[in-house]
Amino acid sequence: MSASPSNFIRDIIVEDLKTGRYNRVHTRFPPEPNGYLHIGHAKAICLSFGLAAEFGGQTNLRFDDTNPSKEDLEYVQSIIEDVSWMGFDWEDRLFYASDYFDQLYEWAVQLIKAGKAYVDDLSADEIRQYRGTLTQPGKESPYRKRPVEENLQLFERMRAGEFPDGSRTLRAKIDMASPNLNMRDPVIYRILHAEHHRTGAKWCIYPMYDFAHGQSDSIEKITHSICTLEFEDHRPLYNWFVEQLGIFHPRQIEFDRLNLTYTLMSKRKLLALVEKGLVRGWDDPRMPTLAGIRRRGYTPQAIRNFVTAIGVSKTNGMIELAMLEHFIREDLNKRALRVMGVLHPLRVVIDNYPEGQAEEMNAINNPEDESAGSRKVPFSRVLYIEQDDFRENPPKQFYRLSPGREVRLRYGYFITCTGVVKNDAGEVVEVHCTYDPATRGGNAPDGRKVKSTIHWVSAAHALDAEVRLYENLFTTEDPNDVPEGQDFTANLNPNSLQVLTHCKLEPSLAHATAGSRYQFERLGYFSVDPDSKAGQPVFNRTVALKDTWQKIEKRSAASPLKTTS
RNA sequence: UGGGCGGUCGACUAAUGGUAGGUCAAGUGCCUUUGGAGCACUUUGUCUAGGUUCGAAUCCUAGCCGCCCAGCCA
Repeated sequence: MSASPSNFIRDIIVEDLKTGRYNRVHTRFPPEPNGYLHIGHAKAICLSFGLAAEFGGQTNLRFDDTNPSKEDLEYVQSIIEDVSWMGFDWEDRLFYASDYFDQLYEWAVQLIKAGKAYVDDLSADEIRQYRGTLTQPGKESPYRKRPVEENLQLFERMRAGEFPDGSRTLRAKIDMASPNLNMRDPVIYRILHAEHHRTGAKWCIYPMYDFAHGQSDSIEKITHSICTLEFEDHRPLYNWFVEQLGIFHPRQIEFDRLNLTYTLMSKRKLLALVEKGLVRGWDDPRMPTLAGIRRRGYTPQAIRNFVTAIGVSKTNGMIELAMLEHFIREDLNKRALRVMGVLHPLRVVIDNYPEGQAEEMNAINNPEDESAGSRKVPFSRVLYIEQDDFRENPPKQFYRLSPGREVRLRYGYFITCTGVVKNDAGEVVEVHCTYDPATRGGNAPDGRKVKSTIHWVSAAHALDAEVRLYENLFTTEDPNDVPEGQDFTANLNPNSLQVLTHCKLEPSLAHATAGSRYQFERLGYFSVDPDSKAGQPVFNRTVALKDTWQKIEKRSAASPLKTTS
């Protein structure tokens, strides 16, 4: 693996180590358990864990669970599973912001005593009005000058549950005229009579993100707190709290979020897809969630390679999905066993092959990996080939089977098409061929060449399977780019899932286990879906193989210059 | 409009005052028992205008464009 290129975060860390600002590197990955992790989080995970590892440091996993109304145990479990699946280890350092609620409360009291925080009786609406706008300064709350003692009592009573939700807040006393809205006396505690998935009914006031995050970092002695760009405006506040409190001062560094074409990366919208039943769940193979792409057949290694390749900066860009697909192909090309499977079967009868005969052909499991060995594939008189591999009237550059033409059956024989059988609708339903017994295994002793090699499955031995083909979930590069008055679901691709039944697979796949990945030769990479039952395998297409022929076809369709052939 | 942050091939990203390079995509050729993989080659780029300098993607000035912020979400 080539050394990853330099990036600005690494530069900052190197500098901090050199100047002595820190003498170690300790990062954290701080998800809120309010949804499943997605490929964008994978970037953050790789960054935080990767950078720390590079400098011999450590990384904590910490759940930012300060809002009980949105969070759930299901999400914490999925996150734990996903981060470990990615191959990262937080050892015994699994934390929760809720572990720090007592400390956070004490720090709030400390701020009140220092005259740096006050209990406000303004309603949410009033607070908004008092905040001012982007261009106009805010106004100070009439409660801003409350005496320390009164604030202390009120805050204690808030904690004791004497007040209803939303009736009061604790605010930091900073500057209502700051051009940074985050500094206009931000709310730091709100009343929420909600059961927390970890602390139960112990609390009815909960700290806001800004009051919890930096201090949690501080408690854990995090040196470099890496987060996404939208928190840049929060950094002054992050710093303000640790400075006012006089506690360990981590450094927040912001980087650009991952955006992928044809992909939605908002937990809120992903949740909507799940809740509206527009996908089959968080782990639907069309979802950009780690659970989804794992089920789709992606490997952690491919994702890590991808993240390394895209780098990190502060520019808002959008990465082409093709880049991700390249890395899964690259990884699977090295490790996936090759098998033959026919998705759209077309019957082929080899007229001069003895009826009732079957032989075992030798097939290589992975040409990229000699240690993968070989297997036997049964051959007989009636086979299935791919419908796309036969054309009665072949266009230019179509090298596959057509009347009078000879092709190679992979690991089988050379066959020549002698005729077709059509149904009443005039569609070819069966192809007749002769084979050359001298070409067993796929080589002609006379040295004659054949333009193409196609895959096949013996009809008598074939394993029936369901295969799920996926296209992009959205039809537009940016799913958020919607016509006036519509939402992102308007861009949903109606063809994102195509279920094929009665696909024909070589019998070696009979005992394939859920999660295992294969290359179906000439088609793509497929993985066994957990929906599979004994004798009824279900495969997901992870990604298709690159397809030069499809490209040629598309091009000639686009330029109808030479319709004659 | 106030503030913050950005703008390098089609996409992503290096070059940290000294040869604008890499990956993906696209294209061409070679090779091939996968029209896969591999190999070779090719096209395309420093937002604009000034300035500093022997020399600027990099420093300065002024513009232009894009993203983020007015939750008691994170």
